Amino acid sequence: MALRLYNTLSGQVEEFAPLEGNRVRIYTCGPTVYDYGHIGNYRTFVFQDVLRRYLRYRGYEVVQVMNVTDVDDKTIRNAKAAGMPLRAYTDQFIQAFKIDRELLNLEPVEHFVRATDHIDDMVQMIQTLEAKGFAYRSEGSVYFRVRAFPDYGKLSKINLAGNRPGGSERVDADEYEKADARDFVLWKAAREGEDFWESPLGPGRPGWHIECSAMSMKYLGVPFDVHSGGTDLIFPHHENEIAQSEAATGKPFARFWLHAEHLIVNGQKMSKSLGNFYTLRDLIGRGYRPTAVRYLLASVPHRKPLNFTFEGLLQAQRSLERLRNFRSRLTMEIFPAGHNPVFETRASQARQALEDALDDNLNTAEALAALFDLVHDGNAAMDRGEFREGERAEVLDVLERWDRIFAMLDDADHAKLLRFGLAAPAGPQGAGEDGGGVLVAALSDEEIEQRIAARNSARARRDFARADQIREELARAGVILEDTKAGTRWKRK
RNA sequence: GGCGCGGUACCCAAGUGGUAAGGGAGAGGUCUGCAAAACCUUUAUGCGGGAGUUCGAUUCUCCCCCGCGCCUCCA
Repeated sequence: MALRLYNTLSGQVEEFAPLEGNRVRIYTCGPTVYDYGHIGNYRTFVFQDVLRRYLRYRGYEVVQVMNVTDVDDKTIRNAKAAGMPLRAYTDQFIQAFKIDRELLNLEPVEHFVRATDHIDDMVQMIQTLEAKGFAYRSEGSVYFRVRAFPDYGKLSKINLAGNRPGGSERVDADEYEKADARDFVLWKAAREGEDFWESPLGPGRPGWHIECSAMSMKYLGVPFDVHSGGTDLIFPHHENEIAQSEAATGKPFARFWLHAEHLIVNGQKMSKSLGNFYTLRDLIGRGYRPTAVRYLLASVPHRKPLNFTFEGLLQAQRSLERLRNFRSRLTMEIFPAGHNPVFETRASQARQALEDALDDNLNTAEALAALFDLVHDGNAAMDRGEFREGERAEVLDVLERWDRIFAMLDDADHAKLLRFGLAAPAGPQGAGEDGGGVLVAALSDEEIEQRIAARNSARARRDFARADQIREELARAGVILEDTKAGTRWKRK
């Protein structure tokens, strides 16, 4: 089966293949760094990560560009309020974003680029648009003339008749300067007290959309394969990108447009303006683990709204725990040699189901189900004593293949949080506010192993009081023990 | 008003023109020194409502109800 993806541009699921050989060129709209990202933002980034990981899994080479918008009204406003230069102000949130990406196991992208490092590229593109008659100047700013681009609206399917100007009650402050209400700004005239760049266009700063056009073309060329972001970017952002890019080059801009539905909280989209948002740090502070957040965000297919609740996050954490327990059991337990003919084909079936699910427009929910089915059958076979050594490697291989895409089986949460100074101190009762995984000041692995050895010698003496005492102490330190036939295994809560 | 997403069990959430995946939670049981983990059994004659097409619809068509998003700050 081939990978099929829903393309907003065509409104249909289409078979995907890159334009040039084995190389997939992707542009993804990144964050505006005026504050910490919230998990609604990260839903989209996790989706993009699953996409690139699956493409790589399928053997493609991926070249992904992610932009950082480090100049706009909000970054300027907040930097000013903080009394910091714009660059220094946005630096801190870029840094925070990079940490969040690492906590969420988002693979590094090939080109992580800042808008303010590409002012010249944008200016050149605007000049091209001017030369071709797609742009005009007004009161020191430069605008794109939408009327000059007949294809305008092909992505968002907006039409003038049904479109209600101001239907969202959003008002464009610059509207009076434009020849047509639909026109959008390419270059904003410098304003008193705001950051600006000198340019042949006059002093000013880039409009919102131009950075993505300029940077995608610079690093990927046109047309490139995939462009993606949240659904709220379809209009006007992506529509405008298409207009200015195709007007400037005369070529198609991007082939596949992929959009992630929103994360919903209490029935509403999570957003900073509504104030109903949680940052990754908020959730960590409440005792949830970054990989549980990744699980939750990845578990719902990207075209469905994802309803965020703390209960859901807790469920995600427990579900992930089940997968980790299974891998741990599969790795540690001793099985009789040979093969079980009944189980022999089970791993390859699971692998096929996993790939079929992801081929189907990245149906992560089904991919998860495929893995859980295998986990269940594997556990059941082990319990019945029917699992054989000959199947171990194959089943592990399926888990590892799954994890190349989902990237959450390894538990590096504690190590990372310690490294980034985000670990919460151990609570007195050793439990998180919501009963989730509490993040504790870690005992080292060696210390834990020593305690376990002490407990096991107590158990050998049948001194269960002592054994339970040690287990209890470890539990308070966030370490859970499990006694198995193959010995005692432990994990961090 | 235009365009789009959704309404499936206590919660999260797949899915198909042929009689409802998976996970979490709950209940009972097995195993265990006790736990934990795991396993077994169990929890939707039902998929927002109505009509239609069909041998058969949760799945197709039409109408309606409800929630959400975008319609120039938004992932």
